[in-house]
Amino acid sequence: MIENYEAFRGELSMSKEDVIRDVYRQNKERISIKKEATAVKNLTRIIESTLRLANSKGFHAMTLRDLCGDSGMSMGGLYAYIRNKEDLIHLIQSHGFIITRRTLLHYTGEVEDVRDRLFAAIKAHLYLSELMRAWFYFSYMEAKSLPAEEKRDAVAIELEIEEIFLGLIEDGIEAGVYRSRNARLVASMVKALLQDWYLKRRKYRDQNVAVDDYAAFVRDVIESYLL
Amino acid sequence: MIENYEAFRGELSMSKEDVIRDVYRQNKERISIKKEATAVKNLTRIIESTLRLANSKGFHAMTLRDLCGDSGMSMGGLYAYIRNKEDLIHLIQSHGFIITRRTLLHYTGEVEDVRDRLFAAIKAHLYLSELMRAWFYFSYMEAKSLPAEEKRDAVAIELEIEEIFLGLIEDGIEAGVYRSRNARLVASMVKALLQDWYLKRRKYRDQNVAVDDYAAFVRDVIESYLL
DNA sequence: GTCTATATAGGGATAGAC
DNA sequence: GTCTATCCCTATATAGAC
Repeated sequence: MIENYEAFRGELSMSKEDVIRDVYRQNKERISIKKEATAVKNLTRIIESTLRLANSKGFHAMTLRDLCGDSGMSMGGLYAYIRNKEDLIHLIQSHGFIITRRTLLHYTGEVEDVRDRLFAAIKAHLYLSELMRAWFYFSYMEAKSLPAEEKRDAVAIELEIEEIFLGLIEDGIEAGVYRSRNARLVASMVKALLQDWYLKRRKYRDQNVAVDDYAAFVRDVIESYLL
Repeated sequence: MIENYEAFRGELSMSKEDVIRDVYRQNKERISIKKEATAVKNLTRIIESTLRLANSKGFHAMTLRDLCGDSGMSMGGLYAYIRNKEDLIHLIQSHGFIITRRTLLHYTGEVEDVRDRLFAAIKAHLYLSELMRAWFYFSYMEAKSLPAEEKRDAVAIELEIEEIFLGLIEDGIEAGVYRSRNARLVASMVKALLQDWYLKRRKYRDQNVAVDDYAAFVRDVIESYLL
């Protein structure tokens, strides 16, 4: 169960380095660097810079020279970690997938009450996208230009998330807690609202809306429709 | 007042050629073709192909050779209409702005009842994005890579739309029809839901959700929260 | 393991024929 | 008004020094 955003944040940032280590191990055959410590250090810089630049001007518009400038690496150095530009996408995506899967599995399904369970899922998603905003934004915006394999995964995880919410809503309807409504549409709505949070992050910041405010708002909207 | 989607569709498609003519006239100094009829014909092809290709692989990833292949024009022919690749963006954007402004002005503000007025605005936006889906999608997805001037306009029109909804919701609250709620958040939500319609068009099509179904759904969700 | 220098291709842009 | 052929730069990718 999720206590609050701060606790969530603490747990996750502790595990961030582990995730990069996983990324390194999963991609070992493409990476010519053998020392794990340096590899993890550089992969971190590469992933962070790629996300920053791709999110500000688009992945395709970002040149590898931009990336080297931003990350402080040289072209040769960079190419020790990738075979070509597309491999960058693979690094980014596997990085996000690992965290997302881990976290959503960890934070859902242990709650008894139907309504609380839905709320927990909403919070888990919001908290996660808050901490991993750059990755969520990248995945959404670059989805159409992802290479085949990554595209399949991206579509799959999107669907998976929507199915989670669909299931929770259907549970509520079957239990008689919620009114009978078009559950698919409601699940779509939940996802659209959760996506808006990371796609329009600046807008909400300007309006001084905190994550927990937004979570409560989403719950209230859904419940006034479903109760 | 909007009757229904079919009527709306009829009126708008009749005026589509007029819009391209406007685009031509507004960009006459950049376009070296003097015969209006041929210019309009080719501009139509250029705009359609650009939207199709940019929406499937991204504007930056689309090469001008791709564009020539798809539109059936030659490189030389294309360059009679633009000075450089960026000008394509300008053509696309001015095309969309002209239609959007015209339409939203035409279809809002004449309704008496507060609740109906909000519903009319929702329908107007959904209908418009339905007919101009490619343009809305392009504007949203390429927003970050638009040239300065177009970016300003895009941000402005987004804000304008959100302010329209904000105004309508505040009207309802002041009139005592709606409960007192955070109107800004509700307006954000409305916009997020309207955007989801054109961003995830395929999903809704697969689920057999028609525009009017979705409009009714959005209204119901909002009203259960506001009433 | 990291850097600089360089090869190569792909794509934006243009000249000039028709 | 439209096309083909070509220019030239930029960005990816690699070779090889340190």
